[in-house]
Amino acid sequence: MRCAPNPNGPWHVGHARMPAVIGTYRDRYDGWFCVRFDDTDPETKRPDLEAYDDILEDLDYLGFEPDATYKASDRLETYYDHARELIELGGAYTCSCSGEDFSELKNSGEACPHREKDTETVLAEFEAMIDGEYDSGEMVLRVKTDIEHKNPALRDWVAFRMIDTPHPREEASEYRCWPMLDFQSGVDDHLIGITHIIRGIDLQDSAKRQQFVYDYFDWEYPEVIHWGHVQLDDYDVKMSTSTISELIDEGKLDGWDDPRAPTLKSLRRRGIRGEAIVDAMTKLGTSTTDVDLAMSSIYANNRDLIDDETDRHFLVRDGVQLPLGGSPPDEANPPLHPNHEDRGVREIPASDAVLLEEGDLPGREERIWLKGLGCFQYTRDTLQYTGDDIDVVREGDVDVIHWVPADESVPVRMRTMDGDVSGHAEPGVADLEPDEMVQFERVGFARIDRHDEDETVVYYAHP
RNA sequence: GCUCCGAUGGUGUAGUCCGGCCAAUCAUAUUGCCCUCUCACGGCAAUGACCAGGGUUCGAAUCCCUGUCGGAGCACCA
Repeated sequence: MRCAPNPNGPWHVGHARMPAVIGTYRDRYDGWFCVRFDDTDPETKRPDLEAYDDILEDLDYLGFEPDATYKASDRLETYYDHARELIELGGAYTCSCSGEDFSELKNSGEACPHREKDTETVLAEFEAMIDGEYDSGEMVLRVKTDIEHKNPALRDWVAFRMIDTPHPREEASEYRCWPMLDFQSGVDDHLIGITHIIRGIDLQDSAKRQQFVYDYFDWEYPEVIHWGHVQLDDYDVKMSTSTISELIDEGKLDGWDDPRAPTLKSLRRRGIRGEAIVDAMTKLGTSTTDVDLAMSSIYANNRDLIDDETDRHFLVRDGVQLPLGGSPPDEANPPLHPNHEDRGVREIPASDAVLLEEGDLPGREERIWLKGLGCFQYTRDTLQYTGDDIDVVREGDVDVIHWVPADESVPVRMRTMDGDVSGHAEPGVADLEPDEMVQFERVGFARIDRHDEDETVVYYAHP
């Protein structure tokens, strides 16, 4: 099987579907898959030189290593050879009609005058195309299919055209005569030995088009499945490489790993495992209808993977400070993980005042339970320690909330899909290594990104 | 306009090929209860779907027709 990306940028989440499915199938059935960069348009779909490695990196994040990697722009001579052979077989002709003229003829099912040229002329003109003797738009090589085919999309399609703009890859920069996707991909799939192809419904007609070439060469066409588009819920940003790229250029996103961007680099930075994405994608199946992927299903998968090993901590967002009174304990020791007491406890000093989230502020005379510390009653603008037993919580009389000490907490900037949130975390968070996952109790899972001088930056993953 | 394809709960999916075991599977989401120093995990339960109409048949999610809705192609893009 193959994954044939256009290297025009790092992958968005939707791109993960192909490797997820073919990679899973390969592993399950002892198969084989390659990545082939279909980079045969140096102009309209101009490849981004960094994207080749970006994509392989994204693939690695998802947990797959391709069995082989190709670049179509390395293989021009191969395509030329097959084109020559196709001409010899009478299956292609050079054509100098303008696009509009040909389109009109085609729509009325009429052949253009170039269709009946003799093989020698076609061969000579094709060589001239390869040598770059025509400018863009002057000459193309068409595959001779069936000019009266009932589906106009299949009638004598273009196999090669001239492009003046040099390819960005130095190795390919001298070529001016470039194959179209249907020719390049069709030839490559056979040569590489692809047995099964999955592609989007936008390429529904590709197999039918390529079948004409396969017939000339007497090749057998691989099994092919078409699937619909994937849409993601939860994002404001459209899942499109060009849209994301523009937003980055305009400064509206920080980069491909901005938490607001629906990219794999972003999910990775948020601490979501590639496996969680792969599982969600695989469960989508391969139906031809468009499907909506709920981010919550990726989150559910990820929670399954990380919940057990992720320690708990407190983070108070936009804290409001309240003084403590009544001689409470001077330190709280909640467990690192409620299901694993053996991992030990946290040490959170309780000083003269605490920070609470605004939504958790108690009403007058109301009691609250500061998790790990004890019961307090809000009296005269102070949280008075009441010394109540934990039973008041078990009986459901008192709400349990999280908190941090006012003077010994770690300033945190939490980056989320909806923008940055500032807050304060318990002291132990300063000692966590970058890349570690935490669960901020009653807030959600997050990945420690880095400790800057004045704040710790974390990326929010999911609830 | 021409040519293809598709339609099962909020979302995804199984079942459709070879009609009965489907008063429709599983997951996720939502809600409620249990557990718990109220997150998460775990346990239990509830809500919720065969696009519409005809036809064939003893029997239709499944086969046929029509309609509706949706998607795609008709590029010198991939």
